[in-house]
Amino acid sequence: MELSTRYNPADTETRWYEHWEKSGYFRSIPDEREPFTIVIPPPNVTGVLHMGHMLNNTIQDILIRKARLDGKNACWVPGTDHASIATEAKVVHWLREEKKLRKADLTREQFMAYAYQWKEKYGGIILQQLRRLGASCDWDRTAFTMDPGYYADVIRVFVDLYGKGKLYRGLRMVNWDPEAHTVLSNEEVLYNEEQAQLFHIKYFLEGSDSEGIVIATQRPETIFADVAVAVHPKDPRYQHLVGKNVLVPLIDRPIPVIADDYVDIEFGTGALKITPAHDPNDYEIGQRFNLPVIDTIDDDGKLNTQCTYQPIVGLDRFEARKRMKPALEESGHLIKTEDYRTKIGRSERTNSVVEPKLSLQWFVRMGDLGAPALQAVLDREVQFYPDNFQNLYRNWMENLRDWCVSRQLWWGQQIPAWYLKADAFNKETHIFVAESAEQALKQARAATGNNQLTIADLRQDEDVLDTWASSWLWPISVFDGFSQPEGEVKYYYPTAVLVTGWDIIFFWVARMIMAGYEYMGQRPFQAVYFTGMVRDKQRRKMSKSLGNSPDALKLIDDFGADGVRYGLMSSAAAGGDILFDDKLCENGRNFCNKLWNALRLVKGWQVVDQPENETEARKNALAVRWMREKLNKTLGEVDSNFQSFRLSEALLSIYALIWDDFCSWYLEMVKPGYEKPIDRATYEATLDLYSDLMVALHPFMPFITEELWHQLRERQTGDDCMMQQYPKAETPDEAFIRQVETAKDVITKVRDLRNQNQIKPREELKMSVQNSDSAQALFALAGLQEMIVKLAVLSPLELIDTEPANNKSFVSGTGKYYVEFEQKIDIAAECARVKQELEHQRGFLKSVEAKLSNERFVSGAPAEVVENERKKQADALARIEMLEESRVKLGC
RNA sequence: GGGCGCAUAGCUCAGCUGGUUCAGAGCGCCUGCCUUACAAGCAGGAUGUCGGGAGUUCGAAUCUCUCUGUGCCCA
Repeated sequence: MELSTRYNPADTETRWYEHWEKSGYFRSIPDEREPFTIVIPPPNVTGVLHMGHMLNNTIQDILIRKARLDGKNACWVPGTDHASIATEAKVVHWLREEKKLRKADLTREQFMAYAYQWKEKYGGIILQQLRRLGASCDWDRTAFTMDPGYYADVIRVFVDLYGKGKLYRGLRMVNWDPEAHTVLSNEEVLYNEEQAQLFHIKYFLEGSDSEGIVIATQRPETIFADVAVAVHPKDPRYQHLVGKNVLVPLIDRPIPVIADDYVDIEFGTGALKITPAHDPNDYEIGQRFNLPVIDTIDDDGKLNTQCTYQPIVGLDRFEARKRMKPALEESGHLIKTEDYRTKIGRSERTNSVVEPKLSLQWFVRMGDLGAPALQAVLDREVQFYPDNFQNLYRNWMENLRDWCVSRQLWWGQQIPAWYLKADAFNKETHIFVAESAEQALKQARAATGNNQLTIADLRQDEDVLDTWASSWLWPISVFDGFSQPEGEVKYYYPTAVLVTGWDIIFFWVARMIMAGYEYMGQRPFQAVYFTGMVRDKQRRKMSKSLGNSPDALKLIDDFGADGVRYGLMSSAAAGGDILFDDKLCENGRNFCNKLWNALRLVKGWQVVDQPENETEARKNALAVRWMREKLNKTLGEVDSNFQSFRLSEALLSIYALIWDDFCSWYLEMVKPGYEKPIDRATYEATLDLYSDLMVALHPFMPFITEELWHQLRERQTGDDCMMQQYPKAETPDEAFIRQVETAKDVITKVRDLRNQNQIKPREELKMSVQNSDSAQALFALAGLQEMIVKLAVLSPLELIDTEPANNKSFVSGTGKYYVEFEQKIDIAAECARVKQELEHQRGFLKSVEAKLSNERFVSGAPAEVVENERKKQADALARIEMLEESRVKLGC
């Protein structure tokens, strides 16, 4: 057989993916089997595959493939998120570059038509890329958060929440981009350290021309919007002023001094001017103290007439700031200015400094929605992995703030609220929330008593909904749970597990749980597996701007999808960040290569019906039995690791089983001598074991396992690795495994002896075993001594009572072994070695005896623990005796 | 300021219900091997005050407290 010494993943991966897909293996239809459902965290429709997606989707694929092998009806629903902000930005850019069009020149309808065009053409690349990774999604179910049905669900929910009083319109501080004239989401505001000036300004006490309070601000142009000065209630410097009034400089408007523990005593002067219209924190304090709001900055970032200091009205906020310095100096209010560095938020798109601004927005009232969602996690109805994310979740859920769901964009679900055109913008007196304009009109007629109203008299809210206000319905809507509550959703919901990054625990996870209880009356998923963030070796988050993120597809090209999957999983405990290094994928690739070469070995064997002799037969039977038991043991571990989502542990245990037990030990045990054949029974057993290993590994490394599954044997059509039954874990025979372990230890010690004495691995040595109970046991287990002879390259073992001449001895377990040498033994070196070993054994014995002589240990500890210590003691004594014997014999 | 977490080999990290000769894995390092599957490999080896201190316990890397260092989230 001509097989390359290297495994070539490119060859096989596309071929098998196509085969699986064509065979319909990814498809799920409700049936009598137990469902195992995962809904993908929908990536942005504009997204391209990055490391985070690879990690996340590898985990989902592992879980889905395992469930499928376990005989469950595995359903993995893929899809994308319309990602209003990101997508709208891309579309705007595309229109400008490709179509020479500006958003401002288009109507909403035109823009949306272009946006859908863009989405059809460029969107969803990431779903194609997921196939390269091996993702076994049910592609027929591919969903999108702006699909007509999904859109309708979002609207329906909005109307429903409004009807239930769980959604309202209110005034709120937002991030305003004065250049682009739009509200920005927090994600679109970039904060960077910048140089700024802190102005120390004195506010005189009303009726005093000396006493007052000095505040520090970096925005002196906003003092005319001040409504209070706040100090910390425990600050001794200002306690006597609380409750009195101070005067705003230059305009002498009196404002109260209030006490609030939000104030940082250490910062600036410890006194804070309160400007609710222009600072979010001030706004909150203002709300608490019922203070008025004076908005002095208009949408362009210019000072308006609410500002009663005439010289700066009409000026840009930065120009105004420049004018303030001399004015305050002249009037004697400016104490000093100091330079300091602070974080300034700028618009991601225009780079202009973001202005906090009050505006009318839509909010979801979180109180009622949050309570069951919090309880569900506390009660472990929804189990988090790792479960300490519960704390983070609880902390947030106990401090819920209402959720602002409106966005000043076009790409998204338009808010189904209508106003009377007759009402001024942002000052609407009537609000009609309905699933259609017609229904809104009905409400309008009823509310106004004016039956002459037509749709033309109504104006729909211009804003769209926050993307999360659609994706929170994902686990329900992808199964048409709103429109067909008795349909598939009954089978697939609640889903088995959600796999997502912990960074969106609030944005998404918490809200899906809320929606689940609100609309389905139950949890959306049984478990949440939080992945860590993928970082580079310096612990930096991978990002495009840093350029430290490897090209995902290039990685797959270089190491194979299986290699990359291995690399990601081998160091990815749930919740823990992974410090990504190509080296990890290299390990994965090497593992593939190892698997491949094991195949080359096995397939190269010549097979005959009968074993060469009895010795061979005994040895091989023992090897097969041992490998079966090791497989059983590992499968048990894999089972419990899957139960608790310890996927990397599961993978590593299979890895060790294959590399160490199967390749390094088992195959070496049964491997026939040069140009010798193997007996059929052992050969078949080896192929069976190998096949089982492939199925066991399949969820993690689907491609190579499928390939090897087929290379191992001729398979019938449809007899594919991915559709097998996962091997069942039987109870392993631990005693037997231990016996083989003792033999392995003997082999290792002989090899070490060779190494230290520079004896060629091929050179046959003569070894004898001192007669003892443990030696008898070793000889009693059929095939065990034959195995030692083969792997340690020895002539047949002999049981002896007297020590042979010129040997080196070693102790393994409670047995003593003599390797005979032709060359002269270095007595001094031997002595040193024996003495060192003796010392070690005596130390060990001492610690064991310390325990045993402790009365409270003997009476307090469980019997088996004490018994075990006794055995340790006896073993140590036996070993010490043997070593002493050697020492005496050596004469040292 | 409030909350959460982490500290174990040179590096990155496992260590689950306190008890196995429990102090581990991978990488790196050292020695020897191109041994007829694999040098992307094989055989073997070294490396530790489990951050410091105290406590609980017959027994602590594991539980409690405390100190130190460090990271993250919210404000």
